Amino acid sequence: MTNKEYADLLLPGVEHTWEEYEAMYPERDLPEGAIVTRYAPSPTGFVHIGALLVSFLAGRFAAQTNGVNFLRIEDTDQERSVENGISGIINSLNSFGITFDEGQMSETEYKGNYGPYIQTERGDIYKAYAKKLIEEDKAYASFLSKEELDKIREEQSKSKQRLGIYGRYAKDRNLSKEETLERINNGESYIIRIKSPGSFFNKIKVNDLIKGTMEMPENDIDEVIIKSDGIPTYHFAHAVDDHLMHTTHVIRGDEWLSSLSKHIQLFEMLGFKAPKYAHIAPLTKNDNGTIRKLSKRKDPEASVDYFTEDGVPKEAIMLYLATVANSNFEGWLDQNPNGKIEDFKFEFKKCSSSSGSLFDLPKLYNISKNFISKLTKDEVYNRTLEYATKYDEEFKDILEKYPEYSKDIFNIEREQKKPRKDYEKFSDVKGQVWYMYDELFDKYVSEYGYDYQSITDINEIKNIINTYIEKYYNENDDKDTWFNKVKELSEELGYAGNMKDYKENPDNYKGSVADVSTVIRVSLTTRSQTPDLYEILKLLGKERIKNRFDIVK
RNA sequence: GGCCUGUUGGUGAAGCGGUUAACACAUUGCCCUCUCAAGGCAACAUUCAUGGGUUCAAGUCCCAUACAGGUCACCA
Repeated sequence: MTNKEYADLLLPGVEHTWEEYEAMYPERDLPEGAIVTRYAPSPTGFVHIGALLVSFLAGRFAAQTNGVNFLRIEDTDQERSVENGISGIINSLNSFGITFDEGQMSETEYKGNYGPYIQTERGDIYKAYAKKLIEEDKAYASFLSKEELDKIREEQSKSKQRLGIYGRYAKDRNLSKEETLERINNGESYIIRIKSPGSFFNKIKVNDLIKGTMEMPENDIDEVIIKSDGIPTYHFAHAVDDHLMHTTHVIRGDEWLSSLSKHIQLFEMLGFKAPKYAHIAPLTKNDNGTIRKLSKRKDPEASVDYFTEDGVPKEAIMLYLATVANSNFEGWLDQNPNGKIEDFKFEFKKCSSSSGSLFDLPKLYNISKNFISKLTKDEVYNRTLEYATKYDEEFKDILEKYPEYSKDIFNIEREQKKPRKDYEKFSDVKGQVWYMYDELFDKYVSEYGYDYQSITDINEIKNIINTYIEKYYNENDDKDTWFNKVKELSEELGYAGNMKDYKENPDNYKGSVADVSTVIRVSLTTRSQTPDLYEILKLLGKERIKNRFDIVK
């Protein structure tokens, strides 16, 4: 019996030979230095913030070199796959501006000449290559049952040995063809493992674009390549797919680093040229003193949806990720305030080679705040409305009822060289402006109460607002006139009209303009901290100012 | 436990044998003809996990220790 016939018996019903597949996936015709890379998620429907970082970087590296970034779905774990998981991932990534040149485009369609891009649709291909290994005596059928494996593991950990199927534990490795076939004919279930040619005592040098060259032991474990359901393992699918799809750079999370020797060995055994690797450090969090990787299960902020719900603009998230990806990005953005992320050249060498970066929420918010401050009033309006439509019906109704008025509010201190930065996220907006809308003012005024500062005597407060509205207020005043009048008002009532005078001789006055303005401010808005008072007065208008003063009185 | 990686201020970090150890966020203080926001200025690591070594010179190179993270499936 030839090796070929033998391989056919172990993996029957395979349509094409590996040689045929080689011909079906020719070299790509790309410029020198073009990076071909991919994002290869499992279809769980959930996009982890770290995964967003990796897919973003992959896309940038491909685009920067006029290369290709494709999306491949790694659904070889049947149990974990989720219904509509593929479109969930695609939509989520798309919403962050991440698109693919090639690969799966929706649940059912793909674009590109190297498909299919869903691993479960490539079953025949993996088997063809597994057969190649069997023919070459580099892989074998293993009959080890779950129970036997557990026993081996237990024995190994008890005697403090390395875990895994290697050396004497690789029981079926030297079974003859005849024995193997006999057991198959008896209906025993089996999987295909490689015959690892490596030795644990040999060190190999592996190179990573980010971490540099490191040494690790050769893989000597007879890794599974085809599972009992006929589906390949991740490792094998990775080698076959990235070879056939002509991936030049594998950019992935650094949890894969420890499998690198395995992967390199697999490429060698298959006779493939190995791609270059870049392992991205994980995003971590400090959980009561212990630093660990952001976890899907434990940390809500691990999901990109968390920030969308929180009202953080997606652009801000991408800016944050860019600063995490390359530490010189932030400085570049400082130099190029209007620069787009796409104009920045990312480098592998500038990626963090440490074992993780703490996910820095205050920093994210700071970036977000700066981003929102640069938007126009229309953009703030539209995006706040978009947010409110999903998460705050009351505010949505208000925004829709007063579009122009709302934009005027958002425009306070916006169109200036250094715009006001008081919204960290769209969910902050309502809390900052509610008092500008009568409906919300009436509803929340009692709940929040008036935040008077130094002047709390109600008679004095009445005195100030009465004098102001009767003697000084004029809705047609420009800003300078208005402020001069507030000064006059202050002086008339025994307050310093000028801060300097007050600071020099505080004892000569009851207080200062600041105190008087605060009374006006709080009486109108309930709050001691608001944007420019003059603008607020203008937007409120005479009638509403009077009404709000009346409420106080 | 084995293997791999890492350890610079509250946080993210720059640094690649000779620098006053960048920068950003945060914090604190001061300033800025109304508050806040913004802005300006200033403070914040006598020291780069610890201990040895190499060198005229070390955060930077080497070795050990400690600590942290990752990984060791018919999961990816």
